[in-house]
Amino acid sequence: MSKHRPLSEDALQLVAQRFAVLAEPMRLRLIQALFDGEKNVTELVAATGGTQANVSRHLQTLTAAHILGRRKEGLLVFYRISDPTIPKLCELVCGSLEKTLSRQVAQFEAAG
Amino acid sequence: MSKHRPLSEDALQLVAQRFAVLAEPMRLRLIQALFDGEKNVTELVAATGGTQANVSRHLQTLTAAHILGRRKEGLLVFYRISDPTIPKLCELVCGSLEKTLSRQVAQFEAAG
DNA sequence: CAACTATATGCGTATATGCTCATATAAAGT
DNA sequence: ACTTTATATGAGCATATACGCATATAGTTG
Repeated sequence: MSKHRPLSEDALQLVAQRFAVLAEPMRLRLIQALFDGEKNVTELVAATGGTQANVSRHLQTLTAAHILGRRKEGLLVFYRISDPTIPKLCELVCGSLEKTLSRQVAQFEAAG
Repeated sequence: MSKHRPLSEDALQLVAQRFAVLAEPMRLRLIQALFDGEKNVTELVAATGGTQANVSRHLQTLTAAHILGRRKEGLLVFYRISDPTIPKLCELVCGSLEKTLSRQVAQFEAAG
């Protein structure tokens, strides 16, 4: 995006949509729960504290966005992180947030 | 986020909020327009094709999120990208999308 | 086939937020 | 002081979407 020619309107829409998928705390919780390997829906319900219906919906959203992969095994459905850029993305955002926050703390202390 | 202990609920909220700021095409257009240096509001209105009111609002959102910085010079207000992780973030997402899309194209062609 | 378990989905509601129009503020020139 | 230009903001409307409840589907076991 930086050194390339400007993205088309369609491409911008896709990028925005992808960020939107990551803009829900429950979906981030699910992603976080899957960092240490695949889990089935019941396990994810337990790990996140959400309702089964809501977890199921969010898993669908994440799968449609090709962020998670799905594997059926009998009655169980296992989900896993299928997009390798997701951990890096989260790290980048977390790092940036930490810097911003610690700078704010420093300014607050300097002002007091 | 990956190798660290799970984020607190508050931290997840912050991360989600940050992704949400990036989940709007108009804001991405503004960021894109600022990749080659700072611009004032009127220039950004022209570059993005949005209304002045709407552009101003989005600039406020991006500034509040510490993604953009602001500099007043007489009547003009210049904005610039102040978070160095933003270009990397956009590149990551774009790269991931390209891979996903080209894989989909390949599958479509293999099926036909 | 009936009962049970795991997962998905239809529907209604509440909330958030992007957009537009009009107007307010701020800075500069006459 | 008045006008003009640049930017910000208040209010209202329209849309999107997250959540809860109930129910549907799929697969397994008796």
